[in-house]
Amino acid sequence: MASENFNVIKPDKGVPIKAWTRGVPLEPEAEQQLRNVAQLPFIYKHVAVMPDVHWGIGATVGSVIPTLGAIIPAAVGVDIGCGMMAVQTDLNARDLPENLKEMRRNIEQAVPHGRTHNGGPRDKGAWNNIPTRQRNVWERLRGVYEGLLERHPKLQGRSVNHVNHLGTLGGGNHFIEVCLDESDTVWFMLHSGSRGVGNRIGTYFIDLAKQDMRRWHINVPDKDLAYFPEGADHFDDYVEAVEWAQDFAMTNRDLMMQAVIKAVSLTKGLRKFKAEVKSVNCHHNYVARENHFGKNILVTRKGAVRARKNDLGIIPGSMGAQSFIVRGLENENSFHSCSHGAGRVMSRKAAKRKFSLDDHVKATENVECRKDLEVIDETPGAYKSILDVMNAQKDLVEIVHTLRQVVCVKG
DNA sequence: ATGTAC
Repeated sequence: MASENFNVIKPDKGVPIKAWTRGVPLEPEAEQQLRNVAQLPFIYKHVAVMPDVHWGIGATVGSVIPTLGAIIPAAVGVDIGCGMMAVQTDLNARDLPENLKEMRRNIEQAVPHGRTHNGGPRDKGAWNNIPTRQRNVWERLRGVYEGLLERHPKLQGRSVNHVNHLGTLGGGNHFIEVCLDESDTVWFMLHSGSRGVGNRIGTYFIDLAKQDMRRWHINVPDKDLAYFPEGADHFDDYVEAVEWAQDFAMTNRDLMMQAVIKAVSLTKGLRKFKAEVKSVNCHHNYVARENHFGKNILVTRKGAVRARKNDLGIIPGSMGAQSFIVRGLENENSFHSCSHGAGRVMSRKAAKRKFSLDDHVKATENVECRKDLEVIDETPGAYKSILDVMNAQKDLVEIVHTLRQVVCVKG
């Protein structure tokens, strides 16, 4: 057998931690969090750590947490179902106009992006303006959500935003890109999640789990590792809600991708093209029922992508760096997983302190993207080297396509 | 990441 490509940390208490972090940094704060997770009594076999690992709330981003008979809502987090979608077109770089400003503007106009678009308290009643496709999607989704509301009336909150948020990008590190692969073939790629409604589901159930820990006098190493044991009051409802939010997120990405394809096709002088020659849509913040080492368990991937044999995944680099379309190698020790990106090396605050606008302009010189002070926290230098990260997970995935951005729309 | 309160 080939030598293993991961380091093993054996905590005093709990299961081992298998870390694909050779040649990449693992912060002490992140390692402590991994030790906290490892000592929970329901972790199955071991915790797997991806090379983009960094500190997160409760559980580290870039970790895979297999559980048997319990679920940790804060491990999934609040951006439930966050993930990536990419489609390969039959366009080539030479089909694109010299100046990509119009294409970028078309995309920006077609997909609401940023914090306060669609669904804020100000645009209640936007129902009438919702395109048929979105409305049809909501008709499919609403049943389960309304069932949840009957049991959890407080889930709704005061604002109605779920349906209005379908087809919207959101903010933070959510983005849309036009990319070229190694043969100069054009791809569209986007990163988004379940928006306001998934956030609400996440925070609501995280809070319930914390209350349950107090109610039953269960001690957890970190309050954000509060969990629902299987069979307890809220376990089934959380599983139903989280799966629903994941469905919302995946559908949201699909709706936006359709809008991007249409928007790009409006670009002046661009020839007719076929999109979705290849299509990938994968979560990297989610929980799924899976079978590992012969047992049916729950696998929580917090900043990790499923990488079974023949699964295609997307590993984006930072702005201005390469991104990868990958194929899984079904490595059982990783619970069939790989990293979800490059991973931050510093907080958003630290990045804004460290980098100037000039640094950012230099780092993104070949990309048609925002170059203002607001996006400094997303500048390439705030992230690990994507090449080091890819190198550390050669036994988890193989690279199918290497992409570089030519247009980037930030949320 | 997000909605809301400040």
